[in-house]
Amino acid sequence: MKEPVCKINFVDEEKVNKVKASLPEPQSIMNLSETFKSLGDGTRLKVVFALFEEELCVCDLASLIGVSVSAISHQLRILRNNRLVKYRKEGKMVYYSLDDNHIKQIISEAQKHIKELYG
Amino acid sequence: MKEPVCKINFVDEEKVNKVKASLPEPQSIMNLSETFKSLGDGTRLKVVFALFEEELCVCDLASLIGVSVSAISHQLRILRNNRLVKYRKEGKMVYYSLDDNHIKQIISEAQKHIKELYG
DNA sequence: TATTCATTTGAATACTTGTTCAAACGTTGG
DNA sequence: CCAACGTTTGAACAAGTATTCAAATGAATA
Repeated sequence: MKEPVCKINFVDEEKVNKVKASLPEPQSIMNLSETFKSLGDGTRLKVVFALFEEELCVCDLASLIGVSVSAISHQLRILRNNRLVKYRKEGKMVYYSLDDNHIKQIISEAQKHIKELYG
Repeated sequence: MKEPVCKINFVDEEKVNKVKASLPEPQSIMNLSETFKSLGDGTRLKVVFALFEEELCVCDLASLIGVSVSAISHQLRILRNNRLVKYRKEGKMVYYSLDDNHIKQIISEAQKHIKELYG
């Protein structure tokens, strides 16, 4: 065997199995990680913060965040797919807003974490 | 001008500036997005869930998650850098545990979001 | 109907990221 | 000291991602 795999407590099989059994379903892990991935990008986070304030059209979002309309539109698709934002059409305009009230709390908890790290 | 930039409400300058001013500092956005990025990966999320249960050595983590020791070690470095986990050395063994009590709540909020989406 | 314009889309590009492999490190026990 | 072993590290590769550009879509209007 190439990797002796922890002889000291020789992969405490019982412990490992117990913890393994406690892990959420693969599907659940995937959904969660997708959600976090959505928030794990500066541009998308800015969109979310902007939408905390008010409903905004694609064009205004692009303008205030400082990237191209196309770039924002691509990112909005990701946020849409993960149901972090919803939209409303009004003529040619498309207005985006937050889809879910948990987002504020997810971010709020993350901010507490950050604050503890950097003061 | 190639992109007429929303003539309908011609980039409501006031609104855009107000919202722009409300955005967190770039540094703050970066810290937050790094935190979410850390959680935005299946392997790392599994590590975190495993450590919800108990302190574990690298080898046991690798075993129960089902990836190589090296892969886990690389991921642990990322979690360490973002202070999501801490470690304790005991001889050759290194035991990892959660560094921060907010993590549980961040994930808990995200789970509520997921639940609302997929029932 | 033709044009304008806000938005979306797809392909292309540069960049980032996760895993693997081999090698190194540091600690323990012979 | 030497060998064994848990862990870390660095380079290499494949896979994924953000942005850009050009083109397409669809609604308003002239």
